[in-house]
Amino acid sequence: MKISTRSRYGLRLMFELGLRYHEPLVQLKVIADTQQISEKYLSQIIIPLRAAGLVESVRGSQGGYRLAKTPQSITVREVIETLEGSLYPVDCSDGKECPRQKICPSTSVWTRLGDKIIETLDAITLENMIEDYRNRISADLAFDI
Amino acid sequence: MKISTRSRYGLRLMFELGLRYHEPLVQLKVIADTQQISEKYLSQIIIPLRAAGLVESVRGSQGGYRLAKTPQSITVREVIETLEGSLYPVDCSDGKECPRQKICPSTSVWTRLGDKIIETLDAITLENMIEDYRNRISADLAFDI
DNA sequence: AAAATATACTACTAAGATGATAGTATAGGT
DNA sequence: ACCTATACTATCATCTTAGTAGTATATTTT
Repeated sequence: MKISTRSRYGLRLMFELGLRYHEPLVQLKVIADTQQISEKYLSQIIIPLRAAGLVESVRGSQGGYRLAKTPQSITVREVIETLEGSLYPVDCSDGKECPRQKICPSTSVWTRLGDKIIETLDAITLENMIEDYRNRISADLAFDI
Repeated sequence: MKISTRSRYGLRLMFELGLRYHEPLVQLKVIADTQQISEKYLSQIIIPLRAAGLVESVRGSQGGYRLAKTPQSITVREVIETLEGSLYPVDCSDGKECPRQKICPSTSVWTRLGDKIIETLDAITLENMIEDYRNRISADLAFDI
């Protein structure tokens, strides 16, 4: 029940694009540097995010990426589901057929859990993450004084 | 974010022990047959459940297993956490140290998610699963008539 | 037009986790 | 003694994961 590195990196990538939402375009190199993640790896991760309509790209010199929507309108759920696939913890609770379904004692457990996971991640937007981050940074500064 | 087969089998095993809570002892063979899981594999899975104090065993002829507590007092969380390890979706939200923790924008997301997962699974007992199962079985019978 | 820059795409690989299987040891009942 | 059932250890094939490498393509700058 661990989230893949791919998804974790992807969320940090999206967060970083959210932080820089006022900039017209951001290059992967910048994100790779500030988040300390391999640029090559990020370039793979961002492809499905682009395909899902969460990110826009511009190729060529002075190109880069930007969010396709506002940070308020992008939820963590969208990001993770794009990278991780279904968030239901077992495949059989996700619509797929299973011959034991009717008598299986666990199905409803996994369905309930999946629903909760989705509900929880749907309630957090990139903007929420950014606010939270800014609060923690300024609290930290205050503490240092 | 999938639950391992090990944990899924383990939950079905515990459910089956709960169903047969009135019996003095249940052999793995019986559970393996009704749940259609390799007995050898189950014998590996049950070891940590025993170590965690959820199951008691009796060796030798006419031996077997039984729940160490009532089905009402065993939660799905206990079972899954025993087999899966920490239910927090990333290791860094689970107390372990990470140099980026203070500035990491995702930590609170993963912590919130982990808390919800634990809360959800803690709210379901083996007894709940058994009730749910019995309801579905009788509803199914009624439908057949 | 050429060069530089940045994304797009495809292939590959090392390492680790996972889902088992097999065999032996040990304890307890008949 | 013998049978049965758990306890323990080792092994293994397969799959997933995290990451690297290289080439192609689009766009801007010079």
